[in-house]
Amino acid sequence: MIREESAYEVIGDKSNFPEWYDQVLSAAGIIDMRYDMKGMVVWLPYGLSIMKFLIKRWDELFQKNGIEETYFPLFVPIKYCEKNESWWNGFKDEGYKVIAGEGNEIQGAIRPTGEPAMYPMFSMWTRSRNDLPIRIYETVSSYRYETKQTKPLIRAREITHWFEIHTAHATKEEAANELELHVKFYDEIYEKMLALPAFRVNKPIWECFPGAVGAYEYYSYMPDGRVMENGSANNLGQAYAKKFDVKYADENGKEQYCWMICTGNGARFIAAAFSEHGDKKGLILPPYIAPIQVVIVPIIFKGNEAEVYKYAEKVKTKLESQGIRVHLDTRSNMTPGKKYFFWEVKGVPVRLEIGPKDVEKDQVVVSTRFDAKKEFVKLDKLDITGTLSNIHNAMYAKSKKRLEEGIIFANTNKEVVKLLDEKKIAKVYWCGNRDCYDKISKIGEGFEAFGTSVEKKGSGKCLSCNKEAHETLYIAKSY
RNA sequence: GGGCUCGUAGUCUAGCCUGGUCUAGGAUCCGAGGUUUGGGACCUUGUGACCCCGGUUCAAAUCCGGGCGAGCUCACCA
Repeated sequence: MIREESAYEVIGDKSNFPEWYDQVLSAAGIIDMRYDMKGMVVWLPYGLSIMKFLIKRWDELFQKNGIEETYFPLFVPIKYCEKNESWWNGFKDEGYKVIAGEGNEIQGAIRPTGEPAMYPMFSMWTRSRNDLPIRIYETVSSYRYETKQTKPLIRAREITHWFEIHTAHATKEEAANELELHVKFYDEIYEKMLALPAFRVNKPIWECFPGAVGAYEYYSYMPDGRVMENGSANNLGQAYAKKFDVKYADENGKEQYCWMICTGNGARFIAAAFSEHGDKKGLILPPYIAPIQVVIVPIIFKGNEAEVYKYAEKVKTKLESQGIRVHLDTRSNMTPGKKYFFWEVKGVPVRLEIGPKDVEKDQVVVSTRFDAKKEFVKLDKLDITGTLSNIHNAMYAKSKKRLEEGIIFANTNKEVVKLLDEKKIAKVYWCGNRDCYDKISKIGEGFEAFGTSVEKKGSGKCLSCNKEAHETLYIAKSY
């Protein structure tokens, strides 16, 4: 009894989210955050394999759609950075520099983001319309000297496992279509892999890169009621093409600037999935990114080891032949109960318990992490593929419901304050005017208007100026 | 950058206020041996810690100053 309480103490529940988050990441073996460099952590095998499942998925998605993987150097020439002067001026101090050689001279910057490395090359590659479109991506780490608080996988100095797609097109229309394709990528990753709702907003034009046409941003609704930016897709227009000289000769021999799109995100995907689905016992992994989808825990008694193991192996082989990722836990120095806890912290979706009684009856005990249900199933009736699919759907439905119930319409400032106090996201009418946007952001401390709904818009009165409004704006505290 | 809180084994912690049997206690983890296994088993045994520098004092884990580091929070930013 005492032990059980202390076990819950170890993880705690999500009401103290920052503490829960750190503890779960450690307890589940995702990362080791004791590495003595602020904003950088060690990825442990289990955590890395989850990340790699997601990366494999986006590799498939992008490549199936004709976007090719590339790799650009970690070091970026300073002169490349300076092509986008206003950005570099604001960013200089947050950029790591490479020094080497006798005089410790600055050799370049360490990639703070892909653009300054990639776009000068785009400029060399695009000569005529025949060279377009360029559609490439890379999955790399980027580096920023964050001065404020860092948080593993969420805000780091080493931003690991970050994909960025960059494309260049001859026409504005083609670029717009590309952007919509990227939206489909995000939707698929969120809904099919992470079992999370794809919560996308339009960014107002003044929050986009100067000269850009527009941008989408995805958000995650975290357990503490804040929202976290979690994936952007930017329609850069010709803004970057003009800075980096990315142009081509059209059919009349006339030079034209390219229309460009960039889209990127990284480990925040899984940070959001961990945070949303996890509970006081630890992680609950969405089945399709779980490195181990089924763990088999044999219940061994003295004298019957051989037959139980034999049966467990048989079950394992059967499931593996169906393409399911199975692990048989044969450790002899742990009791079954301890193994249950061990795999529950790690969030393995399904556990099969197999003991002598089950061998006798040709059945297994199927225990699901998501809803903590247990049932006996005859081996020939065992349908783990179906179970995993059901779990995924239930997890998705649950997280979607939480988001939908978390977004509430507000008609007054007072209501906005009340909603955010209750850890909700407020939705209000907004006239489209920047002053009103800024005023709405200042309704309360730490509040932020973070974009407008992409869904069909009604009409009402702007929360700030009371004029006719057709846009709805979201407000929350943000990361 | 501002405000608040805090640094004791791998991890969590007791002790600190009120300095002295603290030779720093417990839990867990880890190593060895035995025994066991249907929800964190048990027994024997072993290893392991006061963030750094200075000050006060007969005496500092404890009080004071500084440094370094961490967490939370606000303003910013993916």
